[in-house]
Amino acid sequence: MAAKSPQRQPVVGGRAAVSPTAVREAALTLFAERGYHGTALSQIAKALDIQTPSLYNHMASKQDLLVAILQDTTDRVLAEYDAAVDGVEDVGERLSAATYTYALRHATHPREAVIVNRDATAIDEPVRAAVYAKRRKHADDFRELIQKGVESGRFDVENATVAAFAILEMCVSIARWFDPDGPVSAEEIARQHGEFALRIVGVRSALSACSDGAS
Amino acid sequence: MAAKSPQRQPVVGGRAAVSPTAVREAALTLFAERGYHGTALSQIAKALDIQTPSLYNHMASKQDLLVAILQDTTDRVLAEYDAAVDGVEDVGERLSAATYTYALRHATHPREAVIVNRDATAIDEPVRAAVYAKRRKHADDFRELIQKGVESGRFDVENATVAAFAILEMCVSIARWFDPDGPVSAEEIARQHGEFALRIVGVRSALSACSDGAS
DNA sequence: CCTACCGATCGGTAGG
DNA sequence: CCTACCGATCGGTAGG
Repeated sequence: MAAKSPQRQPVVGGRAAVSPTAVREAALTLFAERGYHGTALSQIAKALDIQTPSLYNHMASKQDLLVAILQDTTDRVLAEYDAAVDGVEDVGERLSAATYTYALRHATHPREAVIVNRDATAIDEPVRAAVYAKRRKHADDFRELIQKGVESGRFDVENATVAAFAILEMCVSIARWFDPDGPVSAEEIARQHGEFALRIVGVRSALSACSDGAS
Repeated sequence: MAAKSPQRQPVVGGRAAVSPTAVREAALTLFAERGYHGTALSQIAKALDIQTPSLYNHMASKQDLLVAILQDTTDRVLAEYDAAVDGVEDVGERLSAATYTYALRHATHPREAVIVNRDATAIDEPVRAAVYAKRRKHADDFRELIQKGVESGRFDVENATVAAFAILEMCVSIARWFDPDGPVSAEEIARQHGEFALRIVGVRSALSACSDGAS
């Protein structure tokens, strides 16, 4: 009965303590569920079984909580992209790896993804502009990757920008429908999306190869 | 200076009048921009150049405004799907037509789409359950369509549910990035997404046909 | 970590 | 369509 919520860390002496991490964890869940403006600090406090003013021992403000989530998430997305394509030369493999990584992140971190995509408009300038710039950078990297594949004749799409958005956004949406307790694993979902990406850009995979391959 | 906003309809005598349609139009824009919880009725009133209480001459409540938008939109999506596939027998053509229609809606009605996808959690029961049921119906229709294509050997995907989500959600996202004043028309975007859908399910199109492909 | 409390703003009503 | 006004709740502070 002492530890009513998993966010509370039991401490010697039977008392429980709330940490900045626990506050952020509760905020992630509630912001993702009801949105930033739809979540009251009193609800976060209730989830942690403390009073609202006590939250200020672990955070600067509600806005700061959101900013930290958005900045961390966008930073990680860019870092994971770089790590995924690092050293990979084949443009098809680069697209496949970048898509796999992006899809996997959305399957394993759905709350962060939902918040970034819904509540980025709720943060104040100049942070908002910085977050948008990072998201644009990621989309541009994808677009340029596809454009390279088109120019080298490996990919076949009418418009690299449209194809990039289609691929990116089908990955983003995983955060909204994927069930980690369902029959398909996060890795399997990510793999299939890597395959979808190749199909969208017109790369013949082993699965659906023609007899004479691509021209 | 008498007509400060496009939502105001000029009336004989130099006076302006606000209508239920104008209120809804302003709500569509603001809800899409800042979210339902992030929009105050005072902001909607300001956009219409009236005082907040005057809004109640044209609507029942803020919640009612959202409910009307969500119900109308989900109803239209289902009706458009039925109309798109009606009489079309070939399973590839059915998928292409259903995707084209869904994509076109999101390119031409981005505000409605953004609100449905972000603020459906903000409506009270039992309406919320009804809206979710309609969205599920549409997704199920898509999934069954793809499943039929797989069973008949026309489509080649590992998991019809995953493919259905990927196709649907890349269309939904159009509402978030498409610029109607950009170089590509809504119809062209929709056409390309119809093509992407066929590629995702492994159908060889005219564009990327093998030697034995169609014209 | 708490109680007590703040000004601001929210959606909505009364009454014309 | 307006002014005047309501109770509720918001994020946040004071002070221990």
